[in-house]
Amino acid sequence: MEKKLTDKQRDLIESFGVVQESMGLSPASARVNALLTIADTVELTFDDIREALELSKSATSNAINNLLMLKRIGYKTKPGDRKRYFYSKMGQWQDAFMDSMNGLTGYNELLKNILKNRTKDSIEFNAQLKELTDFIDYYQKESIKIIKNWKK
Amino acid sequence: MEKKLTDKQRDLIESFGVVQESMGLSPASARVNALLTIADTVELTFDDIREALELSKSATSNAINNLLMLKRIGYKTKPGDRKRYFYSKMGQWQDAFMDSMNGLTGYNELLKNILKNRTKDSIEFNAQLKELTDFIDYYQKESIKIIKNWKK
DNA sequence: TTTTTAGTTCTGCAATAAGAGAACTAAAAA
DNA sequence: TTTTTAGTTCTCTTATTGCAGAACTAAAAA
Repeated sequence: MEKKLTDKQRDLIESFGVVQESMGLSPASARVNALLTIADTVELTFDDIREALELSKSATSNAINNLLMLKRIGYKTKPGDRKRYFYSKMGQWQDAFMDSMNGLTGYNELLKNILKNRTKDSIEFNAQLKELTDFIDYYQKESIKIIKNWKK
Repeated sequence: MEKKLTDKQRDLIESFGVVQESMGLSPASARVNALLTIADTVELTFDDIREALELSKSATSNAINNLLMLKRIGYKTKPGDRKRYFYSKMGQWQDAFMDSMNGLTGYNELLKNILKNRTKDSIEFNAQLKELTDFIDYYQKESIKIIKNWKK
């Protein structure tokens, strides 16, 4: 049993939850992740989470496993204690940014392929499409540079 | 009535459609946008789109209006012709990048707010959270810089 | 005035997502 | 050995999405 959340914390969990829903998480996953970002105790058990968010066991289990798969959270165990202690994987956002940049490659390949297969008649349209693929290449390279330059 | 699509074009529309679905568009919207990127004719009417993609009128109407709202497409009319001619708004991608960067501000404000309200006891966690908000500030500023530097 | 055009809106259905609650399971404790 | 713990999995319900098809509408054409 965990320390109860303050009203302010509940508010923040709700706000952060909504934002993360808009970024693709299910309501329950979004709130679990928010809870692990906002609660005073950094490591919470299954039941801490269930009670704090008033979720069913299935919703809690699915949300946790979803976040584990996404590597948004991790867990550790303590000697002589069967429970898992879940925590937000905050330190891993740089990799996430990097991944999203590298993810652009496939998208841009597709755009280049579209351009290659386009009729040569639509000169202006093709020029715009070319500029877009150039821009994405540029943006990707520069972004990776600035990420690498961070605190170095 | 428009020129029929080649098999290659159908393939590309499907691939691009799937990618855009994963970026939040509905199946129909994703395909309409893909069609307007891939078809030889750059400007297509409602019925061109409906026939090319074999959609119902309602699906076509909703997809088009959805894309118009998102400013992913635009339309023009021709003198003495009541139809609207829809086209992909390719040239406006930089603005979209810019918008998504500016959109980070709200997210980061929320994170800063969370940090401000956290217990001071979780020293390492708070330090990580602080580093994240610093990074987002940095990344946002640098990204805007590189976007502005594009072809200038 | 009637008909056609270029859509929009409404109705209904099928598929999917999200979560509650209960049944289940495997390991540890009693 | 039985019970408890720490979850997982299954079943059911409800809500939402996405679309087809039909009914509708407003402007233009005939």
